[in-house]
Amino acid sequence: MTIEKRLLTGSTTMLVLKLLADKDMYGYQMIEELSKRSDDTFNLKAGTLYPLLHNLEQKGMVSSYNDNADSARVRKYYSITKKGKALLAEKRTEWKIYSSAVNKVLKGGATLAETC
Amino acid sequence: MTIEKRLLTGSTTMLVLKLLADKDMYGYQMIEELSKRSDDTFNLKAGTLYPLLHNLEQKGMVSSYNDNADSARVRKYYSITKKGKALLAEKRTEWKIYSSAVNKVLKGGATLAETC
DNA sequence: TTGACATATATAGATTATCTATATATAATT
DNA sequence: AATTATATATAGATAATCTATATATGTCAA
Repeated sequence: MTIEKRLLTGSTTMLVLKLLADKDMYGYQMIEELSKRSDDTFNLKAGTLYPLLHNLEQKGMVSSYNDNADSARVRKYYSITKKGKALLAEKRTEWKIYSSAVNKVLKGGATLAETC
Repeated sequence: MTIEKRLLTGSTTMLVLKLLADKDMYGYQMIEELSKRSDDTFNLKAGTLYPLLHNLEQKGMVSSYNDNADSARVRKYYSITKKGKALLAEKRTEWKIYSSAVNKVLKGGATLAETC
């Protein structure tokens, strides 16, 4: 089953920040890591990620540096900042509130027996 | 805390269909009911709902009828169709997959102790 | 009874997060 | 040498939401 793309809107920033909270990564790596960690549910596109990273860097949520220690090729690594960590914490709270509200609506109503 | 609006994208259809799966409702009522059931987390705007309802009706997911039994005023009630119920079931599955994938990403990573 | 406010539906246009498509370049593989 | 995978980047399209606006009716208080 293919997950409707629009369902992801708004949570991509949170997921990307979370990846960087675990360790520094380069863009391409984030795409693969996100796919792997979500059992292939999320397939973030390069055209989504790179502009997002540029935007986060511009806002001071992440910083970047070039490095070729892990490869013959120079890659652009991103690192989460203190400000970025604070944003991540905020987004996590939002997600918790949002998802529990959705579950509450889905669970509620007249025909409770049917829906559970 | 205000939930980032974008986070809702893609789940509004599911939530509206779920409301109608419980009982027939008119538009304004759905806005209030959704707000109530979600502890005021969701504040669906009329400008979002009415075009969405028209679209769902045009696709045969809901049907509508005018009625003034509950009020001095004639209201436009919506009813979910068989096709709409099938769509709702699909959206619920999508939501389950999506939300558990998000939670998996949020939980995973190197610094597990910190994030839990 | 008049004015204000809540109820109720509707549409146009703006916003924005995502996508697709395209471009460029390097490393690895065949 | 050619092809494929890796890696980053940007422009333009798409679509779900919002805001703003319009219109009309019912209710309640002054």
